[in-house]
Amino acid sequence: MEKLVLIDGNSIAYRAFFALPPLSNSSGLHTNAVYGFTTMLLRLIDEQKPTHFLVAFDAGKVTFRHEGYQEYKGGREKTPSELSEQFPVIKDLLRAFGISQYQLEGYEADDIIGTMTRIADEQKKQVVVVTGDKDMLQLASEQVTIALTRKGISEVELYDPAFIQEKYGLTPDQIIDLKGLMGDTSDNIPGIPGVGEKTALKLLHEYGSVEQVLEHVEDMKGKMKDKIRDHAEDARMSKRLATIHREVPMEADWNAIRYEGYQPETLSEMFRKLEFKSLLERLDLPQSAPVNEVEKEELQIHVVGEEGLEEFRPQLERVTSVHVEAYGENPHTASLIGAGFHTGDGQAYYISAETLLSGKARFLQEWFADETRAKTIFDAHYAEVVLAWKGITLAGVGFDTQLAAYLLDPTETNYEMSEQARKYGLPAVGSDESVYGKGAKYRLPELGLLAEHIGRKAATAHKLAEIQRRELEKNEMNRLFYDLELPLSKLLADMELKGIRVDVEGLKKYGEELSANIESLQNRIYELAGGPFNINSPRQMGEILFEKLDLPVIKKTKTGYSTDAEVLEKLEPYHEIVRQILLYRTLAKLQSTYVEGLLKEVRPETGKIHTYYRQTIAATGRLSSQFPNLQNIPIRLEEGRKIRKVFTPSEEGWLILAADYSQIELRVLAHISQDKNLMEAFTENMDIHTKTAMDVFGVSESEVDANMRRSAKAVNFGIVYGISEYGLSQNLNITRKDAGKFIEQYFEVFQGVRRYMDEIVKQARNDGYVKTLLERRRYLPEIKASNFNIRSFAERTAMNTPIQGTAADIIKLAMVRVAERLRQEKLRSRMLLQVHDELVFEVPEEELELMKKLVPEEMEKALELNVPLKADVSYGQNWQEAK
DNA sequence: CCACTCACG
DNA sequence: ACGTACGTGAGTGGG
Repeated sequence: MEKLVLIDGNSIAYRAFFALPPLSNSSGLHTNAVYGFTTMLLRLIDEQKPTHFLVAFDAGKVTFRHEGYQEYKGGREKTPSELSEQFPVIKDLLRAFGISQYQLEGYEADDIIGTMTRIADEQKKQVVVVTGDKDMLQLASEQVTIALTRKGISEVELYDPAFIQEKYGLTPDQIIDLKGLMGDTSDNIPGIPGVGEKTALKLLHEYGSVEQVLEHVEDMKGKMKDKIRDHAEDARMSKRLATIHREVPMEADWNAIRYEGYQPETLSEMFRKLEFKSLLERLDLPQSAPVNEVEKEELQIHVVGEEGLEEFRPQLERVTSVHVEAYGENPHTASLIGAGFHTGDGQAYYISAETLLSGKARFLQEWFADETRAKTIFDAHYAEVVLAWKGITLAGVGFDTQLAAYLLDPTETNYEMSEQARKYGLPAVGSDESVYGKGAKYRLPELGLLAEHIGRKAATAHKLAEIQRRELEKNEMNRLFYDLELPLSKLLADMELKGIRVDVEGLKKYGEELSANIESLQNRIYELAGGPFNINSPRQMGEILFEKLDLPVIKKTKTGYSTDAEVLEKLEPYHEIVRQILLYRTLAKLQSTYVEGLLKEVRPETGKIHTYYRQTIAATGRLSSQFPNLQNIPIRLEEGRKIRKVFTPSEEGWLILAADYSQIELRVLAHISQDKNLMEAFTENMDIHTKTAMDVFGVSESEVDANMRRSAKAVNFGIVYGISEYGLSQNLNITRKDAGKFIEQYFEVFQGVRRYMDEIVKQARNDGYVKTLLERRRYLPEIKASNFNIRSFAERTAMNTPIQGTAADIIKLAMVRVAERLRQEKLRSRMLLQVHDELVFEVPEEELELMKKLVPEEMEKALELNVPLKADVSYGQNWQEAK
């Protein structure tokens, strides 16, 4: 038996959206309506076993109903963007299911469904109409059953004419009269005021229809009589509006809407994109397509040895993407494995490191270095560094798929090609771990598998780039990507490759000093503790302090007593040992992390350290630094600051020059919040913390004491981090209530800042993301979490990310511009380090005067804000002196 | 491999 | 009632 299932697409999407909690996939796309829709489809297919299937959608804002009644559906809330963005996805989903869909300009889904059911009635076909809209009951007939959703969408109730009779005492036709009398607030259909469902049913049971009710109005009495008489025309119009149009000019081709079932592969691809993991399992499919099958269909992989290079050579012309594979997290020490080349026609070529580096591959090495040959690549920065250590230059990178993936979602923790392929539904790529194993078990697989893996990565890079180009365009990130991040990745690689010189002898000497001090401290601590223990073990220290010495427990960790600096500072008055431990910790940290840690990273041949800046880690857009981290070299304490002495120029007679932005984050905040007071502070070039203290405490400049300034400074930090009473109270060691008072007073004076904080959180809730001045995005799906902590965290992130992120944008812009000036003016000075708001250079003495001007100048004009940017410059024989 | 601690902006 | 300040990386201990 043939059976048609007709779905009211808009109605079900709305129901699903409001019935389900917010869901989103890792790219920030909301998916709750899609999810609800999907479960509904799966259930209908299972339970109804349709032979024909059609989903109807509304089209166009104005329908024929508006012609007689402008206010139709007026007063309705605008569809939330979280829902409207899901409509295109639902349409894709239907295509993946193989279910037909239909919409017609100027008509609503009801009318399309009305027309289909009329045809079905005439042809005696069975139909089930699925909707959340009671009006549709008017379509019920012997052939047509209406499935109305109940409580959200998890259940439906089936209405045939008999059931409607039983429930309302009405025929399906009379449903229209019911609405004519009672109206419908959601569609802004008036009906008769004061007539609700109860009255309307009573009237219809007595008279049968709107027309009959109006005709017999004189038989009635009291208020009811007046109301009906006064609103007779409203009732007639309401009935017209509620009547589903059943003659839509559409080709109702019964065969075109035949439903043949879905292709599990197509559907699973869709589910993977949407990250519907539970539904994927329900489909009972392998989690990824078998690799071999895909290979045969889509990609042929060739291994090119030295003898094959000449034959491969002409193919280079057609290379669309290249992948450089190496082993090791640190590109400065990684070993090159080989490279894959994809040529766009389903061919990929694998060339091993040995072959790449051979004399016969000169043409290939030149190709890598050729700036005019645009290359698409995954992680150009890593590749450039790895290749450079092998003597190969990489230039002409036109697209970087890892960098693009980061911009499209900077919170992702794994940009591996296998993940990206899965995310975009591309043919599967094996994960590195599955191919190589990990840790001590790392092994190169046999040549065939290796070539397969690397060739596939090259091909995937090309396909990914095609998708990502469009996404970047859509997000208005072209400038950010092509003019900032991509040039920066090259610049970073070049900075790292040059490295920074370290005075190894000086560092060792300092280490010896430390060792002596640490040893005497250790002895003193053992003495005070009454015996030796491992001071580096928080657990053992906890036993000593809180059990043996019986000091008060201030704070606990998941696993035991907390012994961090904050706790120890509170314990200082109780026992002499505490001070010694604090001192020990400071020195031990310096010794292990900074003396020994740095010494391990110095290349003995050159006496230089090559850090690795990572451009795809920090969710705010900042850089991070690894192997070693040169962005956390001590400075706050005098003892630690000495470490900076060992960072020196690499050439005789050169100097270290450092320039840092003054209060860049608060200046950015002044700009984006447009707060008058904050802007004024910076245009007048005032000390911002003093100014804040003056305003918050209502005192004159001379009355601001050190304590007031310290509090104001903490409030300013708090503001940038996304203020909370609790956080500020912790920081200032005051009560929550007092912290609350500070914050309130702050907002009283900086009202523009308060407005910004409110707005940005609202914006994050609406859009699902926040962005920086350069359109860098960060998705915050958790802003809608019901858990207070999770939601609050997202709210603070919403406040902080545009500030920290814009500051990151600005210094990145400055780096690109300074590098450009150095090149243009053929200067020998070199950019060495970036520490979030600071740039460090080594400069020949004769360039010092020029650089002292050039660097802060470029930093200050990197981006024009409505407050000035300020950069201070200093220099000296080493990094400590350049302060 | 995780928890803890601590260095930086 | 909830119990965190934002963003990172590295060393050490202990299961």
